[in-house]
Amino acid sequence: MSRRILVAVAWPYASGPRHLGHLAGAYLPADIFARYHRLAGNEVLMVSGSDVHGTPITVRADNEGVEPQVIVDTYHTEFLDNWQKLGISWDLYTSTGTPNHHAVTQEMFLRLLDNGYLAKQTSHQFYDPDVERFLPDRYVEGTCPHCGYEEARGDQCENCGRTLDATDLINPRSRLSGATPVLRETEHFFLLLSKLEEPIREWLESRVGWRRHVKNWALGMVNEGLPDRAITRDIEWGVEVPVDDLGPGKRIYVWFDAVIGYLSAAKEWAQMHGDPEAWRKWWQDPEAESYYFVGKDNIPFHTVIWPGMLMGYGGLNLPTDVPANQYVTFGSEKASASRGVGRDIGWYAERLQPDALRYAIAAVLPEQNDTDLSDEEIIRRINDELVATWGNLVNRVLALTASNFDGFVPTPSELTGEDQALLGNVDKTLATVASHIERVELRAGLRAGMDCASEVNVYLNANAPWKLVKEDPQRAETILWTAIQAISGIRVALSPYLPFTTPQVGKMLGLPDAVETWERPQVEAGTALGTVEPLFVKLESDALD
RNA sequence: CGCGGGGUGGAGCAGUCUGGUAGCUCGUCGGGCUCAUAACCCGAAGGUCGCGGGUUCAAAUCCCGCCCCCGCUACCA
Repeated sequence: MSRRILVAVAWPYASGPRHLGHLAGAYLPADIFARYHRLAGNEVLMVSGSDVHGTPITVRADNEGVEPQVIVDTYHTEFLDNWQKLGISWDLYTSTGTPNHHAVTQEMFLRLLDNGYLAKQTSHQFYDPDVERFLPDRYVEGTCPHCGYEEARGDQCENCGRTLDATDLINPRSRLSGATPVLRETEHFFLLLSKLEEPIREWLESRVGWRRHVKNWALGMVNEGLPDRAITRDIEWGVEVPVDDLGPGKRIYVWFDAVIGYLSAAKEWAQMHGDPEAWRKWWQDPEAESYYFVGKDNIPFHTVIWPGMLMGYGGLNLPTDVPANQYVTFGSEKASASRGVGRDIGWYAERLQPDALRYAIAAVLPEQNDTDLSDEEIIRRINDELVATWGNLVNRVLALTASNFDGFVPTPSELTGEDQALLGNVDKTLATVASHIERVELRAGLRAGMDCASEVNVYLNANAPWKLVKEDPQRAETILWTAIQAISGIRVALSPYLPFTTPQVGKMLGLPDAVETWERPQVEAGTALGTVEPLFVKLESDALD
């Protein structure tokens, strides 16, 4: 029975390039998961897009003397290039800058307002008179009232670690201009999370199968009490507030509109496919499932705030699971584009085969803990695991067949128990990989596939078909036939991880390029093999210097 | 300070929920094979599972205390 699965992927922020941590945190795992489910016969809708609003983009635009749209276009284009190079198989990759997204966001705003989950509140906030802009707390610096540290930020003092209000700072100054900020009264709409606290808690407590750190983190946040959150800001760049009450100079705040992207993208996809109502199949059918792939920094938004918005709106599915990943660290430092730790995705994509990069990242996905990664580690994974085990297996079997049987798949005699056991294990591996991916244990799924490739290597060493070619050619034919069937099955098991070499292996086996279903295709005796060549390039140790 | 996660042979990880001879990949050492991208296969060495206490016939696993690392502190997104 076909399931409907929404694969919702964190919206990359178009303020700069994304790095390997982002790839490992969200995009690659989502793609592996989506590719598997398509092969398993499920109806997958995988959407995301560039998040193009927010203060950092306008600040960067000011610094570079360009319009925000220029910054947004630059990185949106770069992201599209990243996805294409790495084979991230979106059904739709859009942006929050579309008329559709603005309309959907405003519609959700109005509905939440009608339903009593939005309200206006007045607050005082620092304003920079030089650049004529309200300042988020972290854009205000000054002297810490607790320890006297002079570079304290308005949200926290890095020296003594205390949480601050910007108004606590002594001698406050704007990080944008250095000017002394002034307090101004400002009125904003707030999302009344306090009213949603109980339903959110109940819903979270009933979740099963969620990762420990995700569920505990979300529940901890709710148990501390949910403050109402401002969803509008004093900024000119963003989705317009669909009511006049606030006056000019206000926009919907980026975090509120960005999560709505999952819904707006589904609607945009439906329109593009000539069936504007099709999005409902993933959002309103209670049987439909939704998986949100995000980094751990996004857990609050996807496990608490977005579900709260959906509850307040009514009639839309809540997340089935939020398998948030932890961080990839580089030499124990969190990857951070702004601090120059960890190079961006494009840099690696230019230097590595896409499947090699996908393998190296998939093998270390930070599913439970932060995981440390280095360029040496990436090269090691590729050379000593991917090339040596899987690439070499394909090459040794097919080269041996090509040179001894004119490049045709040999004809088997009766299979021995050992032959049957090997193929049985391959089929079992397909089931094992499937169950791992279903539970979003993607690293374990890849491991299972690779272990199976090792078993075939053991089988070959034990049976030594290269010897039997002379002594017992019939038996040699059976062994090679069996090994070829095994490769055919492992190819399917690895295909969600290695989509670029999957068609190559298919060609070499005389099979169709694409894998169609989650089962081992039989390679018929007598089939002409394609040209046999190594799947992966073995890397020099300085390949990433 | 508060909250969440983590600390397992040289490296990276699994095992902890549901106590019962410590597992995987890589590296190192020795051997085998020679079809294959010096690749594959077999074997070995290497860990008092952060520290201290407790419960138990039995603790990496449960309880208490402590130390260290990472993240968050929801007005960065």
